[in-house]
Amino acid sequence: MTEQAFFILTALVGAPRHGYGIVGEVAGLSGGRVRLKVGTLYGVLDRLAGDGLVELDREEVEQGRLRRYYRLTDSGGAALTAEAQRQAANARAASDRLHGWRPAGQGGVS
Amino acid sequence: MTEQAFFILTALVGAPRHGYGIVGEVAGLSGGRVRLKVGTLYGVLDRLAGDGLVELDREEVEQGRLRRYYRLTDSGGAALTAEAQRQAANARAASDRLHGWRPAGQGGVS
DNA sequence: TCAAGATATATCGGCTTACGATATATTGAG
DNA sequence: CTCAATATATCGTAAGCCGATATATCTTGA
Repeated sequence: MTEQAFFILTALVGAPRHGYGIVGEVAGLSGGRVRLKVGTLYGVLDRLAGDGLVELDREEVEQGRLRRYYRLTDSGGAALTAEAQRQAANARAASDRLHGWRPAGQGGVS
Repeated sequence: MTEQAFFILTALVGAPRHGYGIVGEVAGLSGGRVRLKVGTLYGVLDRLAGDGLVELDREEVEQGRLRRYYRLTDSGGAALTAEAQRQAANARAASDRLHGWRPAGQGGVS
């Protein structure tokens, strides 16, 4: 799973959101690091819908502008949970190695 | 940074390794989940070298077979540290949201 | 001696994916 | 009327992973 897909799923946890709203939500929960481009957003959204991880919740017309809301499916929630655990494990594997590394270590582990 | 690059950098922490040895090391520290293909390995390795994250350590000829050892640079270590922290933060952001979520899903809990 | 498998590096084409640019449409500010 | 913001949608390009393939040596086994 790509980072963009990961954050889009995360943004949909708890409440359905529409495309443009997802962009802002992702920017917020990533601390501003991930700035989703619209060209990326709809492509990822379609792919996630095709995989059954998200689905169309409803369509609203607010002030003449169409808003298409997407919702996280049970399958999507499970996939996100698994992905979060996988990334946590990866990060920990790297951190353990980095912290356990003794430069030019002639001594043992104390 | 891709997951493959992340694991290759992690495999090089502590000791230089040669290409084929990296494949085995990555498989081990990822719990068997990441099986690096040779077609991927050398492409990623060249890219990491081009970015200054790894560099050639030495070349050995053991039993007629060439072994090209790569070493993690200071820049590579810093990049890996930052990436590990980033992934840990991403995983936590998703987990926090998921734990606060009531999985009543389509039932409409509000 | 010959064949097969493991080790080891290298390259190519195909496929998926992210991104920037662009298009369309409405509302509100100037 | 023009400009900016909101909002969805599509296209071409570039990047990156993967499977397949090629080359070469050593070991195992019939």
